[in-house]
Amino acid sequence: MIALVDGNSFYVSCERVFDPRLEGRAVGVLSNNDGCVVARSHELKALGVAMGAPLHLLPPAVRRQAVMLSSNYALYGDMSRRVNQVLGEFSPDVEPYSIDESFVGFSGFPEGELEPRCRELRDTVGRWTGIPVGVGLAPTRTLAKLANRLAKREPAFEGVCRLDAEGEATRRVLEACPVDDLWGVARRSAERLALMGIENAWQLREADPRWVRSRFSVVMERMVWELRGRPAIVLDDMSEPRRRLLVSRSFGRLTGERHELEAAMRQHCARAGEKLRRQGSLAQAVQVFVRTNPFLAGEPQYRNAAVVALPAPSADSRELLAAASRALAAIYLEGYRYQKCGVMLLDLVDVERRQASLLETPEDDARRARSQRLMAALDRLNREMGRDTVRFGLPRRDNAWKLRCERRTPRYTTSWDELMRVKTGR
DNA sequence: TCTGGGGTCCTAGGACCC
DNA sequence: TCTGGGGTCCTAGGACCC
Repeated sequence: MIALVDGNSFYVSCERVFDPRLEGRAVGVLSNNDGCVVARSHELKALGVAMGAPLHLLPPAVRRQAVMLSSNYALYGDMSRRVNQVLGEFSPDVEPYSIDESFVGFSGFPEGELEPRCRELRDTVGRWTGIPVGVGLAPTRTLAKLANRLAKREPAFEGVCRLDAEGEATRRVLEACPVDDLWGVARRSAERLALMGIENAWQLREADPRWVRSRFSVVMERMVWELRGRPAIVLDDMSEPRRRLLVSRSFGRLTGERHELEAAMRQHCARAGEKLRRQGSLAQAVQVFVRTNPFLAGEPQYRNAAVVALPAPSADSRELLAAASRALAAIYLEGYRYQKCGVMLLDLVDVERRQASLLETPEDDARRARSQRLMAALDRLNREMGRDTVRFGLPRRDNAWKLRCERRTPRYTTSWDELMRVKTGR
């Protein structure tokens, strides 16, 4: 059996731990740039605010009542780590799946103890971290996801719901579950399934797996097995290094200026380089993309991307930057108001498994060693003295790409400075 | 004035090889 | 009238997740 443990309105719950005045109020947390609502307290949901709703399109009445906060990822990431630490007290097999949910494996535990154990787990997480969680217990991840939804939705479960593979109760639950409520089935697939008369999870479970595979894909076939209680989904190990890496931001305001796009690109490159070195990888190619604001229907639209291969796998920000500059030059056009720019590092390989070139000379080795020392020094300065202590190119005032985040709360658990400001009321 | 950011996996189809 | 058969590798794009 496997449990899915999921924080209720996770970002909102993190904020409430440190500001109890938010308790009982309609609270939302916004995406970067204060653009969309990405987390909602249940009071905010009750006001009819949808996930992903743009802030500026919310009805004025809602905006007056609700507390809207900028996102504070340093805080949420740290709280997430604490929750997982508690989960580790209950099973050696904890797989973080996202910032607010983890799978906890219970194979080998006596069947009868599982539900009480999950209740104790839930209580302990709540007591030790302040975060309320829901627990779904089932033989497969797909069923555990479903059980988790029930645990949160039906008060009678008191936050913990077990769903077995067989039995009348399971059948009733699956019949009441539209296919697009399943983990991994969204609008497109649901539409196609509906055309074939499959509208709820029970109908999908009863379909012939081979037929499903031939009409859809191996992904949908796995869904059938999972619904029948046979595990078919393996998660990739979150501790493995990423295979690609993206840094992108929307601009605080639109801009057509080439130098502003270049400044943003440099910033993203530097950040991407840091992430790359932190996970011990080298990139073999760099992609840059730009686009206008697709929501402005009346404006001329443009989006494009270019990839530039690096001469050799590298984690040197200067080399990433040189490649990214060429990519940007290849796609930049005058006459558009750009909304977003991003840098993606591709074909990442482990630094330890770097393939040496036949043409390498001792000078190449020496140059690589110097590059590594320089980047290590750069990362340390920026880590210890604060972001952007050392940077590429000159900063400008009033950057278009500067983020709006006007309502961020203090980083209570990771910044002494900000915590002290709370205490002294400054 | 104003609509996020960061990932993964799978498939189809083209290029290429013998 | 008529132009093989079987592979691999790569990429772009779709779909999905949180």
